[in-house]
Parts: sequence; structure tokens; C-alpha cells
Amino acid sequence: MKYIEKLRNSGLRPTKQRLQICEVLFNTDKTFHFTINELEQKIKKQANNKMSLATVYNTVHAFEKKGYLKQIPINSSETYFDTNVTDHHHFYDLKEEKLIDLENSDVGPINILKKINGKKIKSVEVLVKLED
Amino acid sequence: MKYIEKLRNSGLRPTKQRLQICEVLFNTDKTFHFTINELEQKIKKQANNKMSLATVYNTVHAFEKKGYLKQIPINSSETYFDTNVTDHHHFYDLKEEKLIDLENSDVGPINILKKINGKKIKSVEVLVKLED
DNA sequence: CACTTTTTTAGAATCATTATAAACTACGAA
DNA sequence: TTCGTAGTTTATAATGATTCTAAAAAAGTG
Repeated sequence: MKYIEKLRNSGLRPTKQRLQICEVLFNTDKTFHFTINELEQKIKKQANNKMSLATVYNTVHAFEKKGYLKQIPINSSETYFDTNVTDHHHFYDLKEEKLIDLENSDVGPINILKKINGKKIKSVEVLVKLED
Repeated sequence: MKYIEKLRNSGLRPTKQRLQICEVLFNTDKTFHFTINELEQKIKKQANNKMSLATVYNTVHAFEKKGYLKQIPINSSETYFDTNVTDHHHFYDLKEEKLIDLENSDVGPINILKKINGKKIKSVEVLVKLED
């Protein structure tokens, strides 16, 4: 199973619960955005059982740390994650409170001219807020 | 007093507490980043009295709504605000957990090629994460 | 000075997230 | 296979930022 590798890479043993989480996160070609609570709902529906929130949090954070998920920087009461871990950006529709992917190719090249001493750039993320 | 106008514009009467908040936020040429708790500490020190957190939250949110303050989109347990309301961007030093301004002129022009039907771009914000 | 409306305040309520500790499970060694 | 240890799950409690509340205080109005 391809998920086992992801889990092991993230320092996690492949357990039933974690494989269920993988199933929801990675069994589709389409990437998507989610909050922990939305993920928990999906799991409940898809696997037809409930799972402790702590398990969901732990697993998601391990994946995020390893780069299998990304946190999306946005001001919201809940943290948003993205299964699309390629270098890309986001629209945020303020009215609908929905995120929309914005591919790198849809943004001109971004050149950061200012350098900070002793620091390396880890990522450059663009958030485009939308209104009507 | 110049603060009275800002308050009135934000739909707030000029009270002693609100003027104290303005004093801390706007009496300097230098702009800065802050969380509600940092702001409360500054107020306590500068005005030598304590103020209800609720008052600080209310006032900051009113200013933010009116555009006298900006929220900085970042994943942190506390919300960060910026007294610099010009169009600009941020570095985020992951190790120090510190924000650094990144002026528009230090970023090449950003051209959003993708359009979303019926939506207007309200803002374009870049977050550059820094590591050692 | 009355009177009404807004504001401040301390504390309670809420809600996302993290911590805890007991029961359970994976997995390697014997 | 069985056992033992270390890792995992779970329900629940704890935490911490933010919001709500209701009573006291202050501001605005005539």
C-alpha cells in the first residue's frame, strides 16, 4: 500500500485509523482544502466510524511537518490545510469564505529583492483576497 | 486631536481608553506589528493602568474594519495586526516567530493572470517564510 | 441637572487546539 | 507464537485566544 510509505516517512506506524485518514486525503487525483473538522466529517462518512479528534490532529500535523500537507496562511478561526503541496498560491473569497487554488503559472514570477541576513527563503505564498 | 477623527470615522466615540489605544498605535512614525496581548502590555506600561481586554479587542476590530489597521494572514495562535496599512508584504522568520515588513518595491510586480467570475481583487499579500 | 445611549469592565462562555492518562495495538525478539 | 515494550487511540480535561454578557460608569442631549 502506497500510504504506508507516507506514514513511515512521517514517523508514524501504519494503523487502521491513519490508513483511513490517508484514504480520505490521498485517494483522489483532485487536491483539496480542508479544516480538521471537515476532515473528521469526511472520515466519519467514508469509513462510517468515528475517530478521536486527537488522532486526526496528530496525523495531520505529522504529514504537514513532513511536507505531505501544507498549512494555508489565512486569518480564520480554523486552520486550513491543503493536499496540494506543489508550490502554488490562493484566492480567498471573503464573502463565501472559500479558498481557490491559484497556480504558479497564473501569477507572474515573484522576485524577492530584499535579503535578510543569515536567513534563507523557505516559501513564498501569495494570498489574493476577493470581493464582489 | 487627530485621533478623534480616526475614532469617529470608525464609528467610535472618543473615550479615554480609546484615545490611550490610539496613543500607542499611532503616535509614532514607525509602524509595527502586534498581537492583542502585546498591545495590552504596551498600554499598561505607557498609560500605567490596565484596560479591559474587551475594550482593546473592540477598538482594534473597529480600526481594522475601517482600514486603519491590517490583519496579517499568518498561521499563528494569536492574530497579528499591522499599523502599516500601505500595500506591502511580509517576511515571517519561522525560528524567531517574528514578522518583518517587505515593501512593495522589494517585490517584483505581481500580476494575477487568473480571473474569477464576478469577483474583484481586494488585496494581494505575499508571505515569505524564512529559515536558517 | 435628569435622562437616554454608549462604553467599560470583570468575568463567564465559546471554540479550536493540545495535553493527559488509561486502555489498546503493532512489532520485534525469544 | 507468545511476550514485552514502545507506540497509538481514545475520551476527557486543560489551555488559551477570542467573544459574550450584564451591570456599573461615562458620555451625549436637552
